[in-house]
Amino acid sequence: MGRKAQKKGLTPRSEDFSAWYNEVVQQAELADYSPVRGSMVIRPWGYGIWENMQRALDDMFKASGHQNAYFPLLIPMSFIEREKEHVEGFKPELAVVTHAGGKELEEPYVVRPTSETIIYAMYAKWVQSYRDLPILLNQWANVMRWERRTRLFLRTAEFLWQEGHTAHATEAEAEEETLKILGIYRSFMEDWMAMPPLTGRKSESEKFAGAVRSYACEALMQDNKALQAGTSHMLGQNFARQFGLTFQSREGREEYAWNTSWGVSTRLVGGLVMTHGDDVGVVVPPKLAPTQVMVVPIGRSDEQWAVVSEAADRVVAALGDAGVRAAADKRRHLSPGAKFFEWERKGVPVRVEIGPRDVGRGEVVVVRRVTAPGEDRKVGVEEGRAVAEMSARLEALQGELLDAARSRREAATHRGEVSSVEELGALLDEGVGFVHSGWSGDPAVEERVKEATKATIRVIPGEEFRSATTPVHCAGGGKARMEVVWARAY
RNA sequence: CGGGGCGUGGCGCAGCCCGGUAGCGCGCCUGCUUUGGGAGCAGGAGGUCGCCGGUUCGAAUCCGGCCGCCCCGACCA
Repeated sequence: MGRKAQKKGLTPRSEDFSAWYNEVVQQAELADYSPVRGSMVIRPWGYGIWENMQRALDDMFKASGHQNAYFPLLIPMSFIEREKEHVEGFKPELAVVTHAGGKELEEPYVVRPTSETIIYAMYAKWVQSYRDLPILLNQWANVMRWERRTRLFLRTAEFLWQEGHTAHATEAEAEEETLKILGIYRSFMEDWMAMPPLTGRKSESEKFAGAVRSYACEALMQDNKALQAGTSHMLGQNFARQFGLTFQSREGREEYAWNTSWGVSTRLVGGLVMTHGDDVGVVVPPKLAPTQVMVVPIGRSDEQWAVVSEAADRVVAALGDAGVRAAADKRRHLSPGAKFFEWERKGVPVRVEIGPRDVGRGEVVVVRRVTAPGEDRKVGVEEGRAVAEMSARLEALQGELLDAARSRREAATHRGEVSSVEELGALLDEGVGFVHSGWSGDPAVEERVKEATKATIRVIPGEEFRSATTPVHCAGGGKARMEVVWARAY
């Protein structure tokens, strides 16, 4: 590579992961900084990925009995203040509307940081009988949290998400819903994002403000920091009590409903980037790629161009018929090489090159965004066969990305006894991402470990993620009563 | 909120120390030649030097104040 190519390259991940992330997000045109502090503009390529995420999740929510609805952006201040832990958790980052219509408002409105309060206030209005339950609603919305420090996709002042809010007649049913959603999130992250998370319960200090219990999906990024990628909360009757969400049971008693809330956000796009990206750019898993196959025609003269251009159209159409999202890059002012770099940076899973030589042979050149060691980067394939095999090729790539991510996670996971804070810190400094250890359940220990190592308890792992033998030693002291997973987190 | 850095054509930067013509690369426009890994040549467009004030004959440059952004930390479901 010449000097030019170097200059246009990204900072390598190994040199400065944070700089790499910022550069890749902007250069792949996923998002850009906006004139509003801490708020980003999501550009078409990034928004296309989000739209595909939305579609997949929305289908899963619908398939499990949920419906979409929409609640207001503005919430009366008094609503937020009603649940004590909730207000303590969110007050510092609220944006407040005090004036409207040229006058000061009698009661300020907050721009929703999350919608539990207004939604359960409405549920209270709609529910009288146990026959009105459960209510299983979701909304796709924007929310605002005035974070002190923001990062594109990972923590922005305004972000897009979905928030599910349900109300149930029994505690068991609400708990079941909470776990069902956690499972849906996990499936989505594995099957669509190729990002395999750990799942489990949050410790008391990490749980959602106002929840009884929080569950989370925690994914490991390439810099071995954990990213909380989705949360599902069992709210108990906390909000129901504050908003008068009661119902009459079959037995004729008045009871408080049991609530759950759960969400994933545009943060997932950041997680996707940090899970699969390389020093060339983003790598988008085929199932989420707005364009799965980019066809690049290559031709010199107008005569050649006419031929390759027609072939490109033919291939794009055939791929479309085969259910593959394909497009042709027919810009003539850019050289083929420039297009290769651009689409690789954006992470299009497969590129098809069609030049005069290929057309002459009835072939196309197929290039995968990532190749296994030893595998040919570019392969000439007969045109019809390339089209026919494309879906399988994309599926294989999807599977390989998941396998690779899972291997990275396992390679960066420490299981076994950790008997001191120093040992825990040393492991993390050596590049371990997830450290399993015992924990007494004492918040003071958790705090001490955080102080010393910057690591927090990401999850109290679900059964599947627990070690074969429960650790006896406790990283921060005391007697181990459960297994936990520590990591430094975003 | 603490520490650090940066504000100069669309983007990335130099110029500032030592005051006097705003400059470079990329990008953009036009034309021709090109196109299998970031095209070449020629011509061209584009800048209230973050804002306010001060010093000076004269300020991108010196002085004071302010604002904004980025990074690290603290904080944060």
